[in-house]
Amino acid sequence: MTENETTMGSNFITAIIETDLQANKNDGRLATRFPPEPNGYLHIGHAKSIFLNFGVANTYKGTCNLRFDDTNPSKEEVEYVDAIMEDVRWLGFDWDDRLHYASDYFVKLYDFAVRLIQAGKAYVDDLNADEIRKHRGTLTEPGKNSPWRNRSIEENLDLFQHMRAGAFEDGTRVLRAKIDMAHPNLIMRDPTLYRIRKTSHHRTGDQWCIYPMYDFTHCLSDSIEGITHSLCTLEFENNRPLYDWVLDNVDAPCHPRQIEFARLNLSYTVLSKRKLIQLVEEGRVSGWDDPRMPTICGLRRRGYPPAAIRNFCNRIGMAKRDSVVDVALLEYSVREYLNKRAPRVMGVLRPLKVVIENYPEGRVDELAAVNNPEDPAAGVRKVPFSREIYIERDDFMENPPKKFFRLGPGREVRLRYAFFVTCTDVIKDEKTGEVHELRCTYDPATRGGDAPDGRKVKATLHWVSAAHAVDAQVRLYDRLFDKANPDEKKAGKTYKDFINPDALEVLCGCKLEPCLAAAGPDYFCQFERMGYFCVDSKDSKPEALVFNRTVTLRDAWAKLKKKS
RNA sequence: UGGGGGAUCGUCUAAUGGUAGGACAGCGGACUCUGACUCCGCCAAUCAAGGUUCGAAUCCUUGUCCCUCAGCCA
Repeated sequence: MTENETTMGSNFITAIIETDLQANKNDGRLATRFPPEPNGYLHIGHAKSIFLNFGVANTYKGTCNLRFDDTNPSKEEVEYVDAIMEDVRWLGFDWDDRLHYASDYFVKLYDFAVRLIQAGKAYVDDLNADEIRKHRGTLTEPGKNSPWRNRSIEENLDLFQHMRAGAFEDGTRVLRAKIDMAHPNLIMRDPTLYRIRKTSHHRTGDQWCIYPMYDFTHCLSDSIEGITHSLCTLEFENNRPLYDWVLDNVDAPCHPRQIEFARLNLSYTVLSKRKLIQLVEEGRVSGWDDPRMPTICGLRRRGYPPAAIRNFCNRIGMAKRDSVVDVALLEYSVREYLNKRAPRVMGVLRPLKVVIENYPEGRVDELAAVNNPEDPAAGVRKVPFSREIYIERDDFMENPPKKFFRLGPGREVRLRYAFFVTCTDVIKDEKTGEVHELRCTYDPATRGGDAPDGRKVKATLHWVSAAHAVDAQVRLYDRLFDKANPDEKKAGKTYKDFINPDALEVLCGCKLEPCLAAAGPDYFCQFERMGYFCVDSKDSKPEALVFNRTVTLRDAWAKLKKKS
């Protein structure tokens, strides 16, 4: 792990691991794996699993493999494989040479299946999917045996070989485990092990037309790789008896222990693959990497640092109960990290022109500004000041309410690192009444931002010199949904009805400090008093800068305004 | 309603028979050339009822509620 201040916090899984390690199980070895199916992009929920698996391996000097669970050729693509590897790496984890694919085990898996048949524990079923479902029974009624359940081992072997050879069409036959059609756990009612799929696979091409199912593949892949602790989410709890059954009934190299934990849910967010795909396909976002998306690539483009995501994963902990983590905790983690590292610059997002009437025309002051008050090593820069500047529209009110400390007619405020200025006149559009310029005077004695006479001012404003400003487009991002639980079933509404129309606001003609002219793809900073921003990795050009708002600063004033 | 799981401040999570703790959120204050940061304080929980025990979130009994499983998806 790089740049990580955190060690894995303790939880029920680390407790199990420590017990196993102390008991010298698996010769004191720890091996985990992160097993994504390459049929979509990784999201913050996967980050929790990645953090767990790699994190636990790191803290207990074990190993963590990356394994693609690619047993369904009709859903999986290389595009996803590449994206997943990029995302895991970006999150700060490394699998060294331990990159695996379940498809690499197809031959071994086939042999295991043959041995299962030879042991009389698997059979080829001629029932179709519909018939199998009807034989399965229900939650409360037992299932019925398939008429093909008692074929001879020889016939099963022959049929299975023919399945592999392509003698049968898709859906006409499957290989099933012979367990118990009356088992109270439906998963155990003769689960399907292999199905026929005459589809090319992204890695094995047309070598196979039968593909193993998850329950058969996963446990054996774990075993082949010598995994000691197989960590997965709660919905696989029902599958654990089958995981164990398969390993107990073939000559498996080892028997990993499966442990289930609760998947991550986040407020104001959806994390189901299906819904994320819909958002992309219906054009409700610009793509998988839209900065509003909870995907890893979306968060990356939004400017969320990987270390902040890791810290978040550590903070949310690990347990078995269903839970919904407040997205505010994620945002807190991002701010916490960025506060320490983001250089401070001034950027005026909604410019209001200010003319300093007693400041000489043509004159430019170079003022020293601190780059990062949290990091003295970041040093100081020069910022040009001149007669015409821009300030934030929200920093001026003609009729300020009680708690508004900023600029108003006749009021004096500080321009950060520059001078005290007093508003002397408000110039408005005659027709609309909209304020479009302010006239101020400045006090030359306050150069740098302090008054020699000790007088105080209630506000400090950020500003940019008009003549020196760099123009940019700024994209203000916010939560994608405006409802804490977008999945709440109510009055026929769906999560799509709760998409936040204000999750993206595009601002053009923003005025930035001249030092930002050279901001490249990986640049991030704090626009003082506005939030943390980063250069958009896709759309920003040197001559047309685009910034994304990563997250706002905490804003006590906004909170006050909201209350009244 | 069969099986498998789970219930601790608003949220997330600790405490494994011995003071229910932390974080986020919220509220209040201090500080401040960012209404930021930081610091301090406050608010606030063991699903319920019985039982065992000197002592129970923890052990037992009964009940309640929530999640999950009837893909040839993973």
